[in-house]
Amino acid sequence: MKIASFNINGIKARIEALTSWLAGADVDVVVLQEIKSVDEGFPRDHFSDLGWNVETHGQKGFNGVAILSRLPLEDVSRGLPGDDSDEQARYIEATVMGDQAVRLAGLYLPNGNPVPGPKYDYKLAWMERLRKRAAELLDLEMPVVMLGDYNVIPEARDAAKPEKWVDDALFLPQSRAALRAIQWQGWTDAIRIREPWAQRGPFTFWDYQAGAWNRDDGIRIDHLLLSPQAADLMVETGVDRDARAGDKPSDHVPVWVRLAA
DNA sequence: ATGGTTGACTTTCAA
Repeated sequence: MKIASFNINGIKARIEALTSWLAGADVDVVVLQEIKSVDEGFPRDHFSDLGWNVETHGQKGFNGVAILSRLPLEDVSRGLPGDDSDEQARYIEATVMGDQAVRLAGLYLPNGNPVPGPKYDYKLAWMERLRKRAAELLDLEMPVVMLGDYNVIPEARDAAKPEKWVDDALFLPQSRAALRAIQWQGWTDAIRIREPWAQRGPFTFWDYQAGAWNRDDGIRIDHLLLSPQAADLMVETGVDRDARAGDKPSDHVPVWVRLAA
């Protein structure tokens, strides 16, 4: 089972680039972030006609997550538990029915800028809710993949120019500590362990501004965290960097893992 | 220090 995450930065603007990537990526299931669409505005028929099961959790204008799957999805749940007053659409879970059942949590973690301020407070509160949900997912003792746009640069080597990010919500010590607190529950960072000795990168996001892509001025903020039962099934992982060079690209590229499931 | 770009949606915010 090949599982991917892709922040598409607007489904309406990205329908062609996403469709083209899906045609060549050989993925069984992909979680999407920043669909920037309400559920009714998502081009569901376009993807279901191509053989995808479609589950969305959208909102008007911003945020929004979705799952496209060639395999059946069961027990879909929308929204991150822990705050009934939170109306931002950033989290969706489902169980993918492959040779083995795999629980997926697709997430779009708050950006948190500017710092300080209510947006950063919201980011840290959201991460604490995610930590609690992640512990529950580990208690399932089944293959779980928690993946998406985490909006956190884990380490200095995950940025081309870490000095640019020292005051940014994506790289502040509190943000990185909150991510580590989740990882240390027992999650495996699939992209990092592919080349644990890497001095720099791989990157998953390049800003549209200031020629960041052409200068390879990127950061790694899209992550796949695997429960121990999922990590035991991992056979391959990667970053589809070429997607950033296509026509009308998103500012993020897909990240993926293949499980023997 | 500033600026640079894109998307959704109206004119400005979010990233």
